[in-house]
Amino acid sequence: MARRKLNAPTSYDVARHAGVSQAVVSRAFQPVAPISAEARARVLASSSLLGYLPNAVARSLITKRTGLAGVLLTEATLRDTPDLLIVLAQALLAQGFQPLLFPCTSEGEGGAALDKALAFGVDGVVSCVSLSAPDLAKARLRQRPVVLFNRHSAEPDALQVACDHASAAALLAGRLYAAGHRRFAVVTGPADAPVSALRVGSFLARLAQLGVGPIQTYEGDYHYESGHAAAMQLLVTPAGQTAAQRPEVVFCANDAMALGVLDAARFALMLRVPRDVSVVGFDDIPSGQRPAYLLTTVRQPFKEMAVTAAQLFRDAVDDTPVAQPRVLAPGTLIERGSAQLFPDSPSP
Amino acid sequence: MARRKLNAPTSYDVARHAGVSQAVVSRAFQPVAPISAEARARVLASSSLLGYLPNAVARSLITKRTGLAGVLLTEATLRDTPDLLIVLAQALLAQGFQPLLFPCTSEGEGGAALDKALAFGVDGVVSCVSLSAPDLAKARLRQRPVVLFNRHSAEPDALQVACDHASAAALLAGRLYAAGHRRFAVVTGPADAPVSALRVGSFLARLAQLGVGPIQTYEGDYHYESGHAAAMQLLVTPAGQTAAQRPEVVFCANDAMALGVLDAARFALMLRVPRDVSVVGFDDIPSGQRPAYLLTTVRQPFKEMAVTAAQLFRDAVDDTPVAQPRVLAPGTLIERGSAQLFPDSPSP
DNA sequence: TGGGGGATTGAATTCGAATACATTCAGGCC
DNA sequence: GGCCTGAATGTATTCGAATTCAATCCCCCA
Repeated sequence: MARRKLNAPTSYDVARHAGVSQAVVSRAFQPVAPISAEARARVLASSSLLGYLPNAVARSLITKRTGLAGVLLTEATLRDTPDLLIVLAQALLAQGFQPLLFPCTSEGEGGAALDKALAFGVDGVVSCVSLSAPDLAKARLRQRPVVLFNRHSAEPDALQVACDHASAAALLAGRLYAAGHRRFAVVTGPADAPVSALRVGSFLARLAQLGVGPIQTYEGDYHYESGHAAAMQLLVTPAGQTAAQRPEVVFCANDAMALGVLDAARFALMLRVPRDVSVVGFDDIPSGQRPAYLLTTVRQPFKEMAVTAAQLFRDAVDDTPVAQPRVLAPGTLIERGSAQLFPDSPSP
Repeated sequence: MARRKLNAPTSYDVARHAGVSQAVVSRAFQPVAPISAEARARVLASSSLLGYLPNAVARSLITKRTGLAGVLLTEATLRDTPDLLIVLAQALLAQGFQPLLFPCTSEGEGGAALDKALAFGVDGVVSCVSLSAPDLAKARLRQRPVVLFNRHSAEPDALQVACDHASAAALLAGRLYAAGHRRFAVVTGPADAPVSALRVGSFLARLAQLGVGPIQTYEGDYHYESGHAAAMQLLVTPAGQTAAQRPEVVFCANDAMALGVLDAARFALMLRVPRDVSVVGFDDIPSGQRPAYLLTTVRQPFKEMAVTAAQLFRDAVDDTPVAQPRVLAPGTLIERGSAQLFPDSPSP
């Protein structure tokens, strides 16, 4: 590797200019250190004059801290819920960590991304993708805490912050059933997406509990287009079949797909929503809130979850014992216009 | 700062285990280095056995490379065009750089973010926020290249990749005029947003050239809500005023606001789009493409721009001379349903 | 069989800041 | 005035991998 020379001034340059030792320069940049106010002022003056910035790399070598937080997330998460990254980044910054992004194409890349993050010397990782027990062990070996965000691990002391997808999905199923719906369809996320499994699994379990028969399922990929495709398959009324066979409710594992279902139902299949079919999503993304959609959905409290995750992260990095290593945030059912949650006419 | 001890194995541990010197361990991890295949194999075996990963911090101290690319962007950009971050991150990764995120609340925080990035030892910066000449000088002093993304600098050798906002906006203005429109309104971005200034400035300049009189302007903040608010002010028809005074066209500095205008026009003001009013945006975000909106807009070729920016970045970091330090990518007018670009009836 | 030369190897040094430890200094007190 | 105390400073070392340079080693050919 070719050695590059840089003209960035070092602490020795500043020391010479300010007429002190290198140690004093170092101390001038720490909030609390044995140094006189006068010396600190001289050092800081020389520093800004020379354009000196402490070299974080050299500092990290000795302090064993980089101030970096590895953030692992799938591109689907990034695309569909950009707000999550925003609030997570803000929360980490507020705790003094710079987010280093490791985008993953699929859920299975978590291990590789974790390795990369560890090699970069991150102080810890916030993972919005699944990690295996061996992965977590690897991080533990290096004493790098991992906070799982909307992901689960069986490790007893794993740090995790998640939305209570299961309860919210079960509640939703109950509310839809209570409104008189009996014919359900479900659009899942990718097979390897744990969050989709939780939401859909709990939704179906509750319906089974209520005695609702076999339910059509379509495996989507979390994206709008797959929701659209799902609707075109689930909601068409083939010749010789009556509308009475059509699902009354389509539950989608996330909002992006629910919007696809909505558009397909309205603009391609000419169905009235929620009169002909109810559509429900999960996440509460901004587009669903707008008058063009008014999607009924379950809101994940991303902001609170992110703040909690960042606090857990900081405590773990600081070796502060954490009171509650696992936090479950409740999802909130948001009733807009895309679903009949109460019967408005007796079922046919 | 308390010193933390870590049990991560070092190159010396591996060297001892493999029965070689530390130098050989180091060489085993470089793609091309004077080392026998046999020695490399032994080192790699010992490494994986001990769970050794080269310490990137120590490596960076001597190589002067961190493999980090600072990415500066505003939260508005992140929220409204998350795809940009995705393609930019992918492009940087493809060039071997890990994106380190510096979210900025406002356009004015660019300088501070750059300082932070430099202190972290990034190999360079891709900035989607404005940077002043002194900021750029600071980066140059440290030999850290800066690629401006959709931002401009007068520095003759500045690296920049941008969409040709001005040409596209002028073209759009011409097409709208040719369609017979004479009453225009504009929703701008925040006053300090250079991209908004380019788009709006060029749009208005072209209209002025065509002799179109004074044009109503509303200063938005790039967000959906401000587009909605803008429409409520620009498009209401107060008592005693006829619809003939209402703008025929609302041009928005970005798509997010255009969607707000669309929703307000349709659902709050009960206007038909594009019959009563044409709405045009800029960016081509995914929601605008959907049947619920079908927004006429100008597409920025983010993917190509990101790839170009990442190549410029890599070349600059490697000190490879770049053929074309300034790249202007053309914007494409995408005609969907939200604007009348051709007269469908003689103007009243 | 004795070199010559390319391929490997290892010892020592380097990067830049933080810190343990030794030293100096000023002030207060007896 | 001498001594003690605490603050401030300086010196020397440390972190871990990359690299320089001198020292081997091995193979091949004369």
